[in-house]
Amino acid sequence: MALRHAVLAALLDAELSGYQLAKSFGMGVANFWHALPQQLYAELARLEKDGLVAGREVVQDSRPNKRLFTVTGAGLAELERFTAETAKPSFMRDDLVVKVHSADHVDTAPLIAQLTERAGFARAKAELFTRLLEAMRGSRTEEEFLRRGERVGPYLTCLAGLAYEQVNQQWCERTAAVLRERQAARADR
Amino acid sequence: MALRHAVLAALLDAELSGYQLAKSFGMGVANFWHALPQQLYAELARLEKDGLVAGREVVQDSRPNKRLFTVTGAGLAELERFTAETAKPSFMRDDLVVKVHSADHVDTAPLIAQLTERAGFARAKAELFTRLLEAMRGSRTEEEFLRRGERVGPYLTCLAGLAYEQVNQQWCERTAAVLRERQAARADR
DNA sequence: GGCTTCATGTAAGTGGTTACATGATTGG
DNA sequence: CCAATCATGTAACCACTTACATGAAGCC
Repeated sequence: MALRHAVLAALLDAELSGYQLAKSFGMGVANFWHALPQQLYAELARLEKDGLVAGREVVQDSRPNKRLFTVTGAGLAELERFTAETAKPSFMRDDLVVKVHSADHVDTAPLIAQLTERAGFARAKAELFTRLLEAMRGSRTEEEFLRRGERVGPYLTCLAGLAYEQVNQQWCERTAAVLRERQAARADR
Repeated sequence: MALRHAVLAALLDAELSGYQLAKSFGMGVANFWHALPQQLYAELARLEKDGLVAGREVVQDSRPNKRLFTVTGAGLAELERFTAETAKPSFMRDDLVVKVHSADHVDTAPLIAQLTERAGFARAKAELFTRLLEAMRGSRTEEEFLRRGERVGPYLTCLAGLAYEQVNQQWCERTAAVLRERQAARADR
């Protein structure tokens, strides 16, 4: 039950619809959790039923109507409770890493391609995060913003996303380079 | 269906029992995937039924008997197929990051404690990985080993684990420091 | 006239976690 | 003598993914 809290945390900064949440969580700004639209609609329904969020219908013309959600008092209390609870360790689970583990026993050409592609995605995400951070801190320096800004939570999670994507990119590039070099050396013999 | 391939990849280097696999995957050397013992026993049964691994009974006295597993030809072919298949993106999903996102709205004391604890674990894991890498490359330099070593897959995945734990540690420490400082500043007013 | 965006879901399936069960041996 | 290690599982539950469904408006 962690998606619940991710949704609550996302709704702290803005009143959003399921569709808008889906965009953040699906990719793009999803710097702290990932989820598909179906999951979000289902979770919002459950949260509303439990009184942790409140939805209000917004009528639009030339667009389908939508429901915007806000965190209730009970919702904030639930987040508070969750945050205090001891965190379970998080684990790395990545197909690509499994593939690299068996690199010496299989054809490396498609692996190199996947590593290169992944490096590109990571780089794009890192750039996006860099811009988001700039937007959040405005004219202030990072130090200054983190000391006196009113809302640093999203900034700190964005820093986590940035660091994560940067090492991801570096590792993918280096691994691809190593495998390429070994492939070339094999071809020589 | 990714645990399958993680198990196959782990069995490339050694003939292991479910129990031994469980130790690697549960923590410690689990530098490339995480799984609980129950999952592994179930997965090994499925893999054997499908002919991707072969088990042999080893009778022991003064210890319960065990079954050691090896990858079959079909298993290797399956790994080959899996490695060539285009990889899906991997996503960050971490309770602690969700908690930090809502840091401005909740009591930060327990959060700081969790971040500090997590930093400690990350540091311990990073040190373990450093030692594993040294053991794998022996007297060679990293450059040299990656160029001419016979088995670099596990080395590369261990490098991924090391980088991951290092940024994890740094982020946790910095985030804890930021939250501590803000807590102190609030107490002053 | 067809593709993307807005907007919201249902249903079936797979994969992972939590809880529980058993039993012998070694080490402090 | 009590805890940890070796060794293997079953059962129930929860979370996430894949596939499918619907419909109007705007954009090239």
